[in-house]
Amino acid sequence: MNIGDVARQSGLPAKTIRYYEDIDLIKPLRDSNGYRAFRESDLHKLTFLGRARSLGFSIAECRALMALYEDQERASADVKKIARQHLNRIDEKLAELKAMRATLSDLIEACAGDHRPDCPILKGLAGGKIQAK
Amino acid sequence: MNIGDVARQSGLPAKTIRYYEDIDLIKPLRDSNGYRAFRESDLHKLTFLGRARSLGFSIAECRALMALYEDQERASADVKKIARQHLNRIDEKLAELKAMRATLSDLIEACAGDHRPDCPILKGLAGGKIQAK
DNA sequence: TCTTGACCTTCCAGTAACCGGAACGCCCAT
DNA sequence: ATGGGCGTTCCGGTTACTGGAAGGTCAAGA
Repeated sequence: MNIGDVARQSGLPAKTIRYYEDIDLIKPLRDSNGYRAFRESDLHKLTFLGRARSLGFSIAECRALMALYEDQERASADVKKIARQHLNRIDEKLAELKAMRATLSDLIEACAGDHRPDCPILKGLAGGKIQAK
Repeated sequence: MNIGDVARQSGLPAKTIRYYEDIDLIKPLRDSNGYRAFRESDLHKLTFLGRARSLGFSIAECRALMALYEDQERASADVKKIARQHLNRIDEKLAELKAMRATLSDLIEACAGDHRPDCPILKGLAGGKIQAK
């Protein structure tokens, strides 16, 4: 398989696949013409990587997950630990975004949004308190 | 005021303040010794920037907000528009994170997390379905 | 056979928003 | 004068790619 084939099948851009080779996440063979020659196992790994990335795992975590994926002797506890840590970070990020959202939507609420220059959003950002409408 | 003073008062790292000058968000004066000389207005702008950034506005948006902040003739509608766009992006990000969280927590649920190699998390990432416990 | 177009290759640069550190200058107090 | 705590610039690194240039390869059609 050439890179275009695995790109289509894995859903990853060719650029990304080359990058993953660059950072040693995959090690495809090479044809005599210099083209990358992907095995089924490479495609499986790329699919795995794509899914892990889409769940927000970092490249470093993907590397660790891949190692466990390849290790038939792994303990599922090790995988679960990584996943739990990631879940915690997702929860933190969610809390942060919710707080942002709340503040921002209060500011927006309070702003008339018309031709006049008076603007509670700018006041809020400048340090003032949010005024009730 | 020197950079340390405004850093303390604005809550921004000195590095960040230098960076903001670099990208022309602020234009502090200079003392004869080469030190940056910050006016009150610079401090206000930095505070404004710090708050806007903490609400997740991008630098580009901050630049636009700053321009409106400085423009006494602005229409609050222009500010509100930027804020609403940002709110939409926050909502999209929230939806995405919630979806990630749901999938990931299902996988974690299904995983025994013990010494055995069998792992629904790895299976899920490899493309398999998530098994019920 | 030549050419066209779709592939593929490498390498370089840029993205966002900074952070860390080196190497150096300035200022004030002891 | 010397030490510590400021300040300065500049360079490189971070994350995970993406875009583009310049060029090689391959198969099909005229």
